[in-house]
Amino acid sequence: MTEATRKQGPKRSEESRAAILAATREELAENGWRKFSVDSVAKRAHASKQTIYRWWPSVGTMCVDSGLELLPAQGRFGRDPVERITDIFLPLETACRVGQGHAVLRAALIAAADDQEAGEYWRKWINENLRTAMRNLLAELTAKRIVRRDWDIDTAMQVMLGAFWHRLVFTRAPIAEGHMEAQANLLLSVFAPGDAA
Amino acid sequence: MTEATRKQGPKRSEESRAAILAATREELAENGWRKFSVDSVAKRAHASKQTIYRWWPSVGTMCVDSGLELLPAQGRFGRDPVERITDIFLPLETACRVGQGHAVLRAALIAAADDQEAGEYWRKWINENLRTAMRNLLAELTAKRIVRRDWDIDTAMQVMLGAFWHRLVFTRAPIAEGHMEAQANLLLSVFAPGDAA
DNA sequence: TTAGAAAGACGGTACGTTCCGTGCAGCTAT
DNA sequence: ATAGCTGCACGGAACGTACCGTCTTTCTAA
Repeated sequence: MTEATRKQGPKRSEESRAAILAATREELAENGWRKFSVDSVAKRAHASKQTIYRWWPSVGTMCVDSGLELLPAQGRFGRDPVERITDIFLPLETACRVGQGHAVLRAALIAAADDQEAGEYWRKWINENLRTAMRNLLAELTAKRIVRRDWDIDTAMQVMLGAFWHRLVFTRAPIAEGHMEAQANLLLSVFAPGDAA
Repeated sequence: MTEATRKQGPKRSEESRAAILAATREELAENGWRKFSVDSVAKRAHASKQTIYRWWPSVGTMCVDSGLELLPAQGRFGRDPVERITDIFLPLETACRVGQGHAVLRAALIAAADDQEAGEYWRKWINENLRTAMRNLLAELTAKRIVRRDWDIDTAMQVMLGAFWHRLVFTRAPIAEGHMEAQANLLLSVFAPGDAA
């Protein structure tokens, strides 16, 4: 009684949440990050701004959230090293080729780059979903003598993601099918054991 | 006589132009792209907004302009392939380690990524100052059998710039001294002739 | 040669519009 | 009773444009 019962009232509306994130994607695709308007999102989603500000700590975080929803749960489970590396990063590649995915993802990443809070949120997602998976995989491949002992996780992430940012964000070029696989091949050659260089 | 003479009036004030670009850099470093305020720039630079809108087609273009001013004219002229590649891209690396260069350049690039017009302006600069130099150099190195015949200029730019964006824009990590040299080495190994892969 | 007209860049102020983030009312579901 | 929801309204800030009066440059005509 003193401070126990804290479970009254309705629960968060999943409908409203989904509508807001969908409207956010539309707005991002049409207007980008700087001209992104919260008022416009609220109108599109038939939602109150109060609801938006209640559930997301910042506008940038909401944009990142809306972008992350585009990333499909990974399906394939390859067996050889190239396939397994590719599997980790493939959702990014795939999302860019569906509907407005390219523009939405680009704008969401711009938000993450421009806004402090959104950036931390985005990097946290990257760490939990891609970076640790990558580190575990590389450790395993080290034991199997497929990659050299002195690999660096930051270098690995740079190789796998740098070219992706370059195309998606800066040149706005389409992400070709097989892009991540090509980067995975490059990474394995960089980390190949017994390299002369 | 009929429609020739069109050269009256005072010339553009170099003082004002420089003050505006300096104020733009301050504003970018402090507030980033989305919270960038033209009013604030005008106040800082003791300039009229009219002057800003007269000389720059968009706010984003002005931001890119202010960032480009940070890039030093290249000094070194190396002789071996790695040094020569490095020379082309070194201004970017150097600018990131001077004063607010890291934050300013990051925000300017975000502007270029978010704004259509600013993006075209930025890519034009890249093409004229980095891409063509790189293409010429690679052609020369091909003739000397230092790189294989089937190199692709886009791949080369990806290797040289992708990791740079990754660090500067997305992880906000410092750009280590020797970064571009390391990428140049990587590129030459990727383009090495007679590679098994 | 020189006075003045024309053109145009400048700082500054003001305007209507849009957006931001917050607050409040009223409804509804738990 | 509690708490999430929509919808409306608010003050403040920023946008992009339009003027104003001033000053500098260049062309033209006395």
